[in-house]
Amino acid sequence: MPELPEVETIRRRLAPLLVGRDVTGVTVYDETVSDQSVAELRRLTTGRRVEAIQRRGKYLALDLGDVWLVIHLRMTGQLLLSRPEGARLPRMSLAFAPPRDLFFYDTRRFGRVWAVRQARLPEFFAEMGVEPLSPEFTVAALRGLLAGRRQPLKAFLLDQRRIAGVGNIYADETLFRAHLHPLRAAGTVGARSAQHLHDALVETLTLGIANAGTSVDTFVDPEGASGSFQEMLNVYQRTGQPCRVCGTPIERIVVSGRSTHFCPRCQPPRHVASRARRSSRPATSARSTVGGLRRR
DNA sequence: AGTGGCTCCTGGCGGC
DNA sequence: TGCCGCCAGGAGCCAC
Repeated sequence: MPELPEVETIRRRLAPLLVGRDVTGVTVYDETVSDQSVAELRRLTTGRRVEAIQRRGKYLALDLGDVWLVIHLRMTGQLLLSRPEGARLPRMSLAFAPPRDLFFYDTRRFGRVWAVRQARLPEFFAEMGVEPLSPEFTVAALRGLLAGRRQPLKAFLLDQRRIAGVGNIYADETLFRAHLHPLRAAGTVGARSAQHLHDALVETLTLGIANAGTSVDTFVDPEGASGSFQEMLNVYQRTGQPCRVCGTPIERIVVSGRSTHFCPRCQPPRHVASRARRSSRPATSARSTVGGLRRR
């Protein structure tokens, strides 16, 4: 699932190829890709030049000056520069001049597209939290966000209204690196642990970008290339496998409805209410561990 | 404030 | 081998 590092990888790959080209066509094969009509998408985008490719959290945007064409890939969205052999129709495609095409593929069809006038961008992104790789994301800022919150750290990290761009993979990997239990209440994190959490998040996302993303599911860059961060995962989808640091089997629980992976020894349940520990659902049955074959 | 449940959607899996 | 049913998961929504 494309999270901040995957979207940033796409942004960096697309920018040199699309900036400076004009949008000449929009073809929609699946009208559920946008709440806006095809006519409106066309009217707002065609004839405009790509000034830049932007990213906000997990959103990617073609900056067309007066209008941004904003794309969220959600679970399985892919932006590809060519149509893979034997692939079925994309949900949408864009044509540019000088000639170039961009195809939006999306098996599970959760992804969405919006053409947003520049004046409305602040409103469009109003609910988005801080960019974790921006100068605004300081330890002090993080402490302010954590203060008073009772929700588990895992749920806190996934909340796009606090910090933008973190999804299930990078949340689990960040908490492992910070030696913090996913069920720990956000508000109980002190200065020292907040520093660790901050540094772990920045480090994990930066490493993700440096490795061109995590191709554990369907993620590929616009040229179809996989990332390599999946080779560096410490906990995500490693249920039952030995912790790379201490050898303890990685555990899976469900936190706020999300599968959550952690090392029970490297991430001890300090400041985790025993009630919370009990109510977190353990990994469901055989599916997760049968012969160690399944990774969920 | 926080959570659980539901929705969207489909491929891939377990179970039989 | 084949079919059924479950399930993940980002985000928005509603109920509690």
